Amino acid sequence: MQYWLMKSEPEEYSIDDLAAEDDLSTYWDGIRNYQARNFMRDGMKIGDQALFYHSSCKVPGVTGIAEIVSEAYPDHTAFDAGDKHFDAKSDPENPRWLMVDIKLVRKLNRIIALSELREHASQMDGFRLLQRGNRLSLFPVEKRHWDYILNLE
DNA sequence: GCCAACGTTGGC
DNA sequence: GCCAACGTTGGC
Repeated sequence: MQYWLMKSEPEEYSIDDLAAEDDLSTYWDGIRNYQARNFMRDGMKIGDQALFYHSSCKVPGVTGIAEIVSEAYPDHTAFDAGDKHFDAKSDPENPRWLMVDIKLVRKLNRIIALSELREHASQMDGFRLLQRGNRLSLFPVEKRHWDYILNLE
């Protein structure tokens, strides 16, 4: 089993939005970065778990745990000219962008803020979120980092 | 709103 | 293939 971190802007889609879904699950659309897509395509497996991270907000940080509940499949929002994530270069016959389905495992009891994680930098070496210029919205997390972060809760 | 970092695009 | 211009991300 592999661990991941997935970023979302809470104003777009928050952990509470996920918690409010009937079946606690949604499709993770809008990935438009090749490296992130390749992680979904080549690395994600059903049953993997992900830290749900809030970005571009007042208190950026880890807010919950989600489970990957599908393999990667074509992101249909790329074909919809009315969609924010429309990409004219993604051909339905040969889709450029993919998505997966995720399901809420649980909300954390509290937000583990980015600022708090930085205070533990010595234990977090190699954790991509804290690395300079990190912009990837989706990346693998080592088990030792996963365990350490959740032990902060 | 600012700006550093980084990915993508497109002319040559 | 190089690289300047441009767009996006995301913390602060």
